[in-house]
Amino acid sequence: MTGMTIAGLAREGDVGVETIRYYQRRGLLDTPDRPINSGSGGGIRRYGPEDVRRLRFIRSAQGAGFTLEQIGELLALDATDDRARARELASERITVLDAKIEELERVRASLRHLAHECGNGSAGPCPILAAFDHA
Amino acid sequence: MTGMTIAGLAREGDVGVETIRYYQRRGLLDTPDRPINSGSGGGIRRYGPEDVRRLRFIRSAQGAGFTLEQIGELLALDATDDRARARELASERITVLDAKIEELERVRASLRHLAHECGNGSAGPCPILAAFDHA
DNA sequence: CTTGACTCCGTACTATAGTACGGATGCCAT
DNA sequence: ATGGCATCCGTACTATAGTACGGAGTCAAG
Repeated sequence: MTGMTIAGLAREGDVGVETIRYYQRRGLLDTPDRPINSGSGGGIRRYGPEDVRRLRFIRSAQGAGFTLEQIGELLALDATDDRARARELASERITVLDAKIEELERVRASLRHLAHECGNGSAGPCPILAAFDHA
Repeated sequence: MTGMTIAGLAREGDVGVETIRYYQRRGLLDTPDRPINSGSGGGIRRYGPEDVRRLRFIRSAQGAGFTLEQIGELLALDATDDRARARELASERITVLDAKIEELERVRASLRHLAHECGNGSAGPCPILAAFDHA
């Protein structure tokens, strides 16, 4: 009764059940033991808040552009005391994020320009390529 | 003599030759005719500044999170007069970009927090997961 | 007029991140 | 105790975006 099933966990993390299983195979989420039941074989695995937390972490980190491989390293690190490595990974990512954010902002400006140039009133084809010339 | 070869184009766009050929297959870059030469078969295709421009556009748009499929649509659009559709695509992307930029900024803040918490002086394991709890 | 680098082309392979399938089993409500 | 839905598990398939390979042809320099 304690904890949720894999479908519950999937719901909490807004992913599919198969994705959970995939993360387990990748070693990103652990696979709780199947409770011993009254027959042959095991029962149904149960998941708790810690699993939800890990899952959400994975999704956030993915949003930040970490690959699942890197996320695996971060999760492993969380269990150890290698703060130097943790800071290193974080700093690396911050640098990449700074560049990425800048890039996205530049592109956004280009798109705004495009959407404007391309307003109902103006004539000729929308200068789509031109809109990116300085992006 | 006019124009560069595929390797030159690749250099201009900072991609590999095979990537150019891949984009050609996808219909994102055109494949200039092979000049008729003095034997059987054709000569070597030549590329000009317009190709460079298109290629750079593709890379920028990719950076903005467009898929190659969407980029294909943008390029097709550039040749037509469907400004409504062009604006629509641009607006859609701007919305997505706004969200993405916000997300990246949130994650960056988390990482900064993490890097700080995880400074040389402090004790215990770095709270990597915790750092993302509000991301 | 040969050599060596580059091009052309089709086909096959890779990495990443899932998604789908299907049979066996488990669990809960009726 | 049984019907039906969910879980479990291995395996296979998909999409996206390339990357690699190998043989044949081309071209410029020596």
